[in-house]
Amino acid sequence: MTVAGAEPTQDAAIRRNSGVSLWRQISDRIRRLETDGQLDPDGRLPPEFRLAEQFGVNRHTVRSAISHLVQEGVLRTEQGRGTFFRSRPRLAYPIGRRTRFSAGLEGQASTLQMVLVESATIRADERVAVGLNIEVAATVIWLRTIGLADGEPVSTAESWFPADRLPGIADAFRRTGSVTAALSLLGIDDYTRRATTLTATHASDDDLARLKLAPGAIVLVAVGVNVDPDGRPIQYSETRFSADRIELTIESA
Amino acid sequence: MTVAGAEPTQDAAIRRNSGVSLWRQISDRIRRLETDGQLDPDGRLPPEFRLAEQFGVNRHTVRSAISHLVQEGVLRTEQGRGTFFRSRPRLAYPIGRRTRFSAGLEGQASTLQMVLVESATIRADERVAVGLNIEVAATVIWLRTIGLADGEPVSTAESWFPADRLPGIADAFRRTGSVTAALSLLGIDDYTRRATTLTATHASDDDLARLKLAPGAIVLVAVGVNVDPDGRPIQYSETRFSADRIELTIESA
DNA sequence: TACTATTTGTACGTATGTATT
DNA sequence: TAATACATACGTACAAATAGT
Repeated sequence: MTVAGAEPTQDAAIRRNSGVSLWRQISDRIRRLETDGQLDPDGRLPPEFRLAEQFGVNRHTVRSAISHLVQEGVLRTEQGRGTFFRSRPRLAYPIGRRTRFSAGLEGQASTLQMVLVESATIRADERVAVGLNIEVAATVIWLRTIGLADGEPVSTAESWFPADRLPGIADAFRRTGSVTAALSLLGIDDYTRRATTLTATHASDDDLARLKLAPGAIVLVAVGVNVDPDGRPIQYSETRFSADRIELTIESA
Repeated sequence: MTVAGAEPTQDAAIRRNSGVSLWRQISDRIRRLETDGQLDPDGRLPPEFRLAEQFGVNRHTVRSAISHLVQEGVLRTEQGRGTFFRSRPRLAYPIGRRTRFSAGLEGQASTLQMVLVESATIRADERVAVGLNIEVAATVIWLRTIGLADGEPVSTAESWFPADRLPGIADAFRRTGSVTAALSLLGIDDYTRRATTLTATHASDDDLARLKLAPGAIVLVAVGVNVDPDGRPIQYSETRFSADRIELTIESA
């Protein structure tokens, strides 16, 4: 007679022709490894060939399972190194009338930083012109910035400013490292966010590079307009947040 | 001598060992099919085996390319039918102090509908208790609803209501098909949204089924609390929007 | 620097299952 | 029922990145 329950809970074997695909069963099993604590302290998964042995399937079947978990954001793979669990709590980024990077994330990370990657003087295309309420092809200053929390990139933004009103915005930003401070330097002491549109898509190649994401990652895209106290648009921006690292909060008080 | 340019722009052949993986080159090429108009009017892609022939690669390589485009939301595959381009404009769903499904999407779809899928009387877990400002394990009414625009599911929501105050909410909803109307029936003529938290993740299996999405799709998750005019919480909810079909707009006026 | 072992990534081939028409 | 087309799974081989010798 077999004594049931004599050993620690044993997972059922992977079953073929059960109506559930093998990669799916394996994927679920891997997911549980984390919570069950059967894992290296560094969150490293055994190599693919070993998992394949353990589960009694081909390496490709394991790869399929892993690939789905990567897309879900549960795992992260590094060629030549291994596959790792990822678990980081998200930072809460408030979006509202007064949306500001550093002030918004204050207290949630020990260092906050906004760096200017690139800037140029260009002509407004239609959506920028509409956003800033200027004419198409009017001159605008374009900035690309990256927001860092604890040195890790959490957002990347493109901003467009009307050149006639804020010709020195790029320099001012470079000196201060903040939109708020830069605008203040140029005589605009306050501004508010008029409207924000939010979408979510898979990260583009640019996103992957700038935000150091893995293929399949998700970005939250916030498009909005900031206006001065008189209601005149001074900044049109598109910010792309890593959905793994950021959640957006909307205070509608 | 060969006459260059005598025929319509010919794409360069797929190159091996070029530093760009084959599936990647093919993926880019497929993406361009749509804009180049070399496509059936129904947006249908040629079957995998034919693409494999055309590009001179194995069918699996084509599958890899297609699978990446599906994750990006460019394509949609249907087993047994084929692979299709997807292009639908997104509906704009306003989130703010007065967030209401039908009123928010009014005018963007010809029919708007909210259906109750399931309901139960249960006990509050911690996050629900915190949201509703009641005790853990207090009785709450739970509803699962699906929001349809033009008959297509665009959102799925779970809601929790305090049972002591709103015991008849499920019935009221069933009769009216709207949270606003149901609350009104129970004597609450107005309510506002206190706070909303927004995240984005890959669709779960439930999401796929309820929102009729393809694996790899993205959902926008909005968690929030509605309060009555006295500021007392009456509804805690988690709404999951198909990111392909909905964009969220935040009016911070 | 060069070499090697380890590990993930790409690509091919083949067979069979399952859903749609 | 049959044909078509996507889904899953196995096997094999080699490329590319990393880490250590």
